[in-house]
Amino acid sequence: MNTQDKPHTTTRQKLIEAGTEEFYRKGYRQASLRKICAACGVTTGAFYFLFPSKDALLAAIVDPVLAQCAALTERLFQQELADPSCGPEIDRILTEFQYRYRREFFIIMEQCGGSSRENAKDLLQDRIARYFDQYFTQALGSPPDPELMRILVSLRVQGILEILKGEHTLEEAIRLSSAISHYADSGAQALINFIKSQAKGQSSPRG
Amino acid sequence: MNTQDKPHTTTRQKLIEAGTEEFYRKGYRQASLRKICAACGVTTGAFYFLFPSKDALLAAIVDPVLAQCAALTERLFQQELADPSCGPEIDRILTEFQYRYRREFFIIMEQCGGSSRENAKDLLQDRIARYFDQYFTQALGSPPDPELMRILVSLRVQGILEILKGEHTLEEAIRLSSAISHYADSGAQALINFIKSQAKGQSSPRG
Amino acid sequence: MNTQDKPHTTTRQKLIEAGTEEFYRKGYRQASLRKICAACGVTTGAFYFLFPSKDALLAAIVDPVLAQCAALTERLFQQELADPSCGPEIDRILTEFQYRYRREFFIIMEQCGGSSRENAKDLLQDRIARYFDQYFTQALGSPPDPELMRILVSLRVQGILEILKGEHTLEEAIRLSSAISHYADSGAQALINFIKSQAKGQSSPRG
Amino acid sequence: MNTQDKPHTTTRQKLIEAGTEEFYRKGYRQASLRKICAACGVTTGAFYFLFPSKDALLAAIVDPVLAQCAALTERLFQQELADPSCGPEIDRILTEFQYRYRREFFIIMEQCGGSSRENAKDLLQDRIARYFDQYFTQALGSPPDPELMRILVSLRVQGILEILKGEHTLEEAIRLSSAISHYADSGAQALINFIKSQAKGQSSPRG
DNA sequence: AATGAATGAGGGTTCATTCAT
DNA sequence: TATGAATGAACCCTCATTCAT
Repeated sequence: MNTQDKPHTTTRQKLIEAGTEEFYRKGYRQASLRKICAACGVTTGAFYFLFPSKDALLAAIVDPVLAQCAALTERLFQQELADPSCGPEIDRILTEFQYRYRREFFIIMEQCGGSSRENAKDLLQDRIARYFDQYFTQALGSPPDPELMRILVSLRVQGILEILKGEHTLEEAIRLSSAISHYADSGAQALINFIKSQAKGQSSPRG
Repeated sequence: MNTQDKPHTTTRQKLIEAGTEEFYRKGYRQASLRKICAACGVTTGAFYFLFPSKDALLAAIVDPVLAQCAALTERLFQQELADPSCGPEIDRILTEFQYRYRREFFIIMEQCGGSSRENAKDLLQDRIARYFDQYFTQALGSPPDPELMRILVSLRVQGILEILKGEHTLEEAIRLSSAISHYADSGAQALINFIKSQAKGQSSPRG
Repeated sequence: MNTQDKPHTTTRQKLIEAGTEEFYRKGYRQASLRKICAACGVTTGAFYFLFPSKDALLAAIVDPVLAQCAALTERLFQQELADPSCGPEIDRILTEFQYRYRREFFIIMEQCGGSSRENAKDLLQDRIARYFDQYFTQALGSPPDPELMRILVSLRVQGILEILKGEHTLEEAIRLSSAISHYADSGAQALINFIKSQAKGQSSPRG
Repeated sequence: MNTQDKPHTTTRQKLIEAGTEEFYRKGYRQASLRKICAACGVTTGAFYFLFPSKDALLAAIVDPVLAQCAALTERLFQQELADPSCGPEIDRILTEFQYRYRREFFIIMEQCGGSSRENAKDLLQDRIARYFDQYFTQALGSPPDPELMRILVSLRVQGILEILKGEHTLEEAIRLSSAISHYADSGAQALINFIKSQAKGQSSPRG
């Protein structure tokens, strides 16, 4: 979709929209500022009046979503710790949020390389990891292997991303999301039991 | 690590080593032939005597691993279908293989964009997907949602990749791999039960 | 002649002028964009702001002349078919036109190899060939050997080119052009008679 | 035709053959030594043992033909001056000669640019021009315009070249050659009369 | 708030040539 | 005789960025 002919839209908004599309499609480094500007019917000079750099455009696209995402996860995690039964409800809220910001999410997760936000994925995952840590510590009675947690978080996030990649309707996305949640939750639970059994076997070989 | 000062190494080998490192670090497109050559103390002209193109260097790095990988997975999958109990053994073999070709594997999976091998990841995952499909069809009694299979395969592969990304010793890698296998196998099994129960609920709402 | 120091000249015009000179001297392939730019006191980046490619510069140089040339020949041929006596007048007009665009003409005819305009010479000659064909068909009563026509056209055009190659004044050019026209017209007439006599001898050996 | 597999052929001969083909097809500058060598199944190093440079290969291809050509034209011109009636016979001999060395001739005439032999065409034409000069001086009673001679010679040679370009059988080539000779001879004769009439009109305005 | 022009560094690639072996 | 390896300069082109207007 060419943004050039949208009236009542500021150039800044047009650049953000065109940039989102270009970054989503090609990634930060491969995206061409020239082409983003051309898609808006604007020169690169105009761009540099509105944004100090290519990186700043990416930030303008990605930061609001990151902020919302941070607030949302923080709230939902505390909610889930307080009442574990509301998991499915939380899943649905998250899926809807991610679905709404599909492209921005995808950019954050896979298309930031080379930009100042290339570590945003890690920050986000670290935040989730702290929650996973809490959960596993509680279940195991002792802190889990941080590396294992990192991988588990990464897989959880990757699952969401894969759903986003297939360009589904919201209902399909929710259905897949529920299946993947089931997979991940059960996997995590089984892993907890597995670790417990290993630990027991190791500490009391006779048991 | 600068390869310039390794004696008794042909320039071709040095270029492959330096290229592996550069592709591993920066990805195919971002990698600079000039820097690869400089790391070997060689001009770009020398490169073009030994390889017809940048793409050919990537192929020379990646193809042997792809070939071995194809042979290995084919063999191991058939083995596992024949005797499901040998799963752990198979996991270990695969982990060792991937560990040995860490960088090449990572390049194939995440750093090929722009090259003629950028679809190698998909080909590999498709091969695994066929195996998953067989397994789920057998367990469910009917073919599973292909999109769900795609995502499950992707997660399985991503799990391996995440282990590789953390720069562990082989023992640590094997230990993590076994944990992730447990997670994935249990998750898949739970998912099968979940789908079955849903299907039952749908077909006989009174049951 | 260095174009660097011409004031009140846009860079685009300077590049076209420098390009014309370089293409004229060295041909399309051998011409160096770097040198064209340097002659204008400009970097290659500036060139690519003004033209999308080397080929586009050639097109910008050559296309206007081709268009004018097509219009002119079309008009003059029809005029000559209507009134054969105006041949000398037409010759003068064409000679003046070619003289004015000496370098562009030469580029089209001999220095386009490798560019998208390398077939412009053939197109131009084909157009002239159609006219020759009409003329010979009328004179002979049957269509002439197309290969012979091709060669005759090529010689006619080459005659013009050779005049252009010698760097004459306009008067000298017109004088030479008139001599060559005489040569070509008489040669063509004699050839027609020759072909007729051969055909007669062949069809009625006793005649 | 790949020369790689001809046995009992020295590498030098193979290089000359492959070079002839490559120069014929692409011209001196555009021809790639690498490809010439590859076509012979030989490395560039081998080439530089046998020839000091790319230019020397061209010379080795072209010089023998140039020498023969010089001898032949010298002989035939003197013969024709002595007995003008043998023109057709001479035409046939020349056509056969050119036909035999088609590619070499074409290289000399149009594909030498950038080499040390790029002026061979001019030298050859100058030699013919001396003959034309003699002929016109005799016919006109005074030396003709040298520039006009240059152009006439160029056209005469171009006629031959155009025949060569169309890839005809020898018989077709001879037939076309005879037609073009007729064209050129009649044209030249008419031009002589034209010049005479002009000169008369100019020198004695009352006549 | 935006244009149009220009920079300068870097990209992959090709080439004739050289030279130790 | 020939090879295989390497040089170094040139090629066209793309880019994010700058800046006078």
